Amino acid sequence: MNYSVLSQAPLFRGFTPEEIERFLLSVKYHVRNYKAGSMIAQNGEPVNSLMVILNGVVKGEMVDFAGRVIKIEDIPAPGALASAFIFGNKNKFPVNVITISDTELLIIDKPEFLKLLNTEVKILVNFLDMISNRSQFLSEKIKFLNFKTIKVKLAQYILQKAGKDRISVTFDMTQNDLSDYFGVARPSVARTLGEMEEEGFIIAKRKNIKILDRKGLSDLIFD
Amino acid sequence: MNYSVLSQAPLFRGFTPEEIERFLLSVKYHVRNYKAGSMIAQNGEPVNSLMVILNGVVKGEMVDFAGRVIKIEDIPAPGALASAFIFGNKNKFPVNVITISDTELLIIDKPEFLKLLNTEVKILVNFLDMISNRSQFLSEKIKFLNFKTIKVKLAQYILQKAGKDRISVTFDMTQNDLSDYFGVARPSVARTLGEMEEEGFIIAKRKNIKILDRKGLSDLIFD
DNA sequence: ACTGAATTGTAACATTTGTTACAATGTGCT
DNA sequence: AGCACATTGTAACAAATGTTACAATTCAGT
Repeated sequence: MNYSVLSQAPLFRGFTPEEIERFLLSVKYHVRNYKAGSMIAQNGEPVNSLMVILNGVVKGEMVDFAGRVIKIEDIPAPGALASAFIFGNKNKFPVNVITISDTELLIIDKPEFLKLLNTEVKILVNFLDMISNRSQFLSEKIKFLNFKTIKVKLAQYILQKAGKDRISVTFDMTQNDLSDYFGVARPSVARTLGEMEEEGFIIAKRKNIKILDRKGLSDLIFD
Repeated sequence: MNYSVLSQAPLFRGFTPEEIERFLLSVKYHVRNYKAGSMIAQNGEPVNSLMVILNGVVKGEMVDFAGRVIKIEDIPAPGALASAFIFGNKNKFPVNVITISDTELLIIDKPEFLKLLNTEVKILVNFLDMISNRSQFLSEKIKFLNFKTIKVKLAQYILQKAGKDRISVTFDMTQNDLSDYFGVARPSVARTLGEMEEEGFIIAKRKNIKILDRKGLSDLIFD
């Protein structure tokens, strides 16, 4: 077990690898491995353990009744899975969880996790932070998904990726993934990028975006 | 102070009014009153207290850059405000909070609230449940908002309100509120209700909906 | 360099939703 | 009853997005 990875995990923030080792000696847990592309959990399955990613990257995606997919997020090590679904009323996965790369999970069943929370207040506070951050993320996501046209979503996405200074941006997703992420159709993304180029805001060459009119882009968002 | 109201609050679930009174003697708090329609907090304001609604109803609504509004939810007494924003990284209100009726709030500043969490584990677990439920609510909301056409949103909303048996449903919001809730334009709601009536799924007379074809409605959702 | 697969660009057309404006209906108050 | 106001119904048109199909380009592996 790699305790120094775990000391980077939000749940164990502030603890040394030695302390974490001691914690894990006092509770039962197991470790499980998944190949890239395999499904860890399906929408609706019960959540009855804390799962921390020791290694690898997973993605969460929602599927609607019509089978359309929207990618919610990527979670790399040492993040946790479905942490906000261990407590509360509905202990079920809200998304499909699929490994992007080969993945190793630390799994602690809920009763054992409760023991852990009781033994160490700081872990409890860390966990409070985690699930609070989760809500905050979702809250932000709602804003992003719900309010804006595709053009504004792209403008926001590009500007956010560019930060203060960068004049060019490289998408780390295909347009297909982007369209899932935004919950729109793929050709609509391509078309909108084309329009934004016509209108002089950017130059778009596949995944590479050069920003020509930064102010114009933020005006798109704020008008 | 009405301790029996507080014993209904999720945070104090499982405690008697007497126990709650004892807890509140040990921490500093204050109570504040708001008239109906006043703004308790604005999007972006810092969250540095726990706020429990003792009396009244408030609503949370998001405002995008274009000024469009989407109602997120109503919170009646004895719910809590922005509970998922006390911890975590971004301690700011994600929405505007506006009173619907005259409202009385119990306010406990964060340091005092921390003391309370430390004195009583069961309150802490209650709080864990609360913010977990919060994430679960938002997660559901994303699904609801993001995936569906207006017709499917309405079908889902009606069926959910109808439960298993009821053959007719009464909206408890105006179409205007509904359109905010769905994040769409008001005439689109009216038009869609009209279409659903033409198609024989329902009979819609203002706020009163009679379900004619329950199976048809759920087919709308699932196809 | 060649080939098959993935990604991207693009176009025509359909569908959904928004916008605006106004009429019809209901509601509460005096 | 009568009035002001909120709510609902509706229509014409505009804008955004989806759908489908296909061509062009890039990429990965041999």
